Amino acid sequence: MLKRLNKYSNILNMKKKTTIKDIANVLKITPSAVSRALHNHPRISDKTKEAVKKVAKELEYQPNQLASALRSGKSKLVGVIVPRTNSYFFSSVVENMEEELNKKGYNVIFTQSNESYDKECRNIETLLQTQVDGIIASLTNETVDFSHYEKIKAKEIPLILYDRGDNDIGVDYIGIDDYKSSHIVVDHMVAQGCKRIAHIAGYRHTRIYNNRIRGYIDALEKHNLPLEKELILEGDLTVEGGRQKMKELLKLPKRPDGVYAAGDYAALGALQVLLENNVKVPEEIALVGFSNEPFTSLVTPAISTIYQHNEEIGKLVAKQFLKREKDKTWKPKLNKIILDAELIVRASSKKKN
Amino acid sequence: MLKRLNKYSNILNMKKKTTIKDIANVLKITPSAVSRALHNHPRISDKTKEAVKKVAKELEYQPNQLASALRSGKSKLVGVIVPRTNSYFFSSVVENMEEELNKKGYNVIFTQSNESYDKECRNIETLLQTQVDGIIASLTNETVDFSHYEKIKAKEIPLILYDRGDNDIGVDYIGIDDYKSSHIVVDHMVAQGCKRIAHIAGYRHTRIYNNRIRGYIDALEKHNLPLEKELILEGDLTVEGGRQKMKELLKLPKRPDGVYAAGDYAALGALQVLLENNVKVPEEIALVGFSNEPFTSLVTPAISTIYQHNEEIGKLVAKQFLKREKDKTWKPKLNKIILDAELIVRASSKKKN
DNA sequence: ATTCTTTGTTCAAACGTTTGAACAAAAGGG
DNA sequence: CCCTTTTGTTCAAACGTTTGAACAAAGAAT
Repeated sequence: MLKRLNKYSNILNMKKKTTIKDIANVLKITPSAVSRALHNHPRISDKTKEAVKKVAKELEYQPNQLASALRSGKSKLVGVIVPRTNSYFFSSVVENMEEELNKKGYNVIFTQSNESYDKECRNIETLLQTQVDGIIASLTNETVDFSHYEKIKAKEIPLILYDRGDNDIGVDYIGIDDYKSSHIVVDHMVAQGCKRIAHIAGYRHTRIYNNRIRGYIDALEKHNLPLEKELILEGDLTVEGGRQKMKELLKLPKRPDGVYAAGDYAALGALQVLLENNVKVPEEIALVGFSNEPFTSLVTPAISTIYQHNEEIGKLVAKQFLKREKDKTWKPKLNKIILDAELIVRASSKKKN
Repeated sequence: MLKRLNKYSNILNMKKKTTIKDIANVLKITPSAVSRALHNHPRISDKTKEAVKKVAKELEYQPNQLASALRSGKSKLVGVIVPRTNSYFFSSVVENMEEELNKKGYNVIFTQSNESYDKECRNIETLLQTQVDGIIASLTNETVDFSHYEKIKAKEIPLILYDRGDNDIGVDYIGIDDYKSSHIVVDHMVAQGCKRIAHIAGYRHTRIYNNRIRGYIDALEKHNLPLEKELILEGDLTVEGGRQKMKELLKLPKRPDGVYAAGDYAALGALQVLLENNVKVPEEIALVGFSNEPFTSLVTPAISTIYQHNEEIGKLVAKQFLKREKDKTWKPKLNKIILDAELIVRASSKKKN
């Protein structure tokens, strides 16, 4: 539309993109001077700096990150691997991560592993090919072999894990204390008067779910509650999974009076089954979930759940990356930052006021 | 741990990264031959190709995308702008987009505008700096000025809009027919016996919400239902927003017998208020939402809603990009692909069986 | 006035790949 | 057997930036 004609318009229209060279030509100086001027190199006079910046703006100069990255070896790109995005937890973590990294001039390349080990491997492959300056990842539930992460370490770029990590990878990790979270949940349920607490658990081979199971078991013991095998039901933590497990629990000769689900979706499935069977929640059976997915506060009765400080995790991960990126001498080693989770008590587990 | 010693181990350990040059040195050929061999250039003999690929694997060669991108002018990166990720609609769109693009060797750089016009501008800036091969975007609710999109068009890289677009930008657009969707909703509600249908609407200045309002109005007319000003309530479509608007509706001397909310969160808020006031849903007031957020099927009663073919939109957007990317001669022009939305009827609007 | 520093800039190489053109050798055609 | 075509490879430049080293000019110190 408005084709502003200025004294450089010929250059503007001819060349596709303005480069540092074009600026140099206009000012009759060398590209190196221009580069230095744009980076505020101390040895460049204020006069040239100003002139360069003015022309740069007029020519609508946009630095070519690719060229810069190639030469300097820094792409200013951070690769992020997310198991899945259609989970509130992950999307809010990523959101905050991105924000923090953007502030420092990094862009985020974002890939989904979709809980598939193969995809995770390919993700790493492509991220490395794209010459990212670092990788931030959360393992899929399937992942038990970590050799592909060695590649990242071999490249000597920062690797930060969050939420789902593993000690064996031996790098920075940020997440919550799942073991302790289970304690918090059980403590609360006991305080509400529960005597038989069931656990709809995730698969034990996933570290975080295993920790939740261990925490649950130890917490029961702490309260001198008997541990009953049939009250621990491992499975995938989908709504359907939760429904199945809840049905099994209702069939027991002696029903539990509290259910702790290791995931909100499973908790929701359980709640549906409870309501369908006219079981009063929380009076007859109290219910607690895990993750604070938005719907937990929206259903009736609202589901008590564990809040994992999504935002903080995202920010901390970003900060940890920036720290590692700065310190060239850092050699990766296991370094866990564990946040205490927070129980959000809602109607589904409030037997007493 | 296991440091496999092979005949190239010296090279492996010395150099940080294997380049095309290293392969060339090993085989006593030139880098260009290696490059061509890796790309299956017809002029390279099968013998050399094999040899090159073998050595490449042994040296754990990883192409440097940056260098390749710089030389060839193709970064194999697609920039995606999402208004927000913590919405099921967007995350499933993005998920499918990514999958489709990955198949064709493209990586996705992903940025969130967080519904902020400023952020959107900065997003575009950084994506262009990163030399993406194209941009896929959905406008924020704030966006009414489109000059920043001209920059993308000026670079002559494909620009595809989805869900929230604008005719004035004059490019490819993929989304659903909001106007028609409202018709579908109203038709359904009328069929269920509703005579006074209220509309909890989004702000009219957003194209899609305006279209939903227009569709609602015209559909009422079609069914010879009187249009009543107080039954259209514009607002932000949050849970809280929905609650407010529903409360207002309940205060009316003559209550509606159906509520069509232009967003699921608002519908949920409305539902909460209805239940709190012991209004029977759908018997006294039927309820329909928009977007098919997961929770709509999870609450009781389940909320009827409009399903926007999230997966298909994601895939179509990706395909459209790939098409434009292939055809160098294409000049951007307005080209809309409109999908029919689908009403998912659930308990909240089923007055009749 | 001579030497030493500081200041402002240029030179040239480098990052790792791609690619048009050139070239030699082998194969095909008459 | 000479000429043309095909095949397989090399040469060298290019993509746009950054950066150590070099250098000239000006200012400071002696």
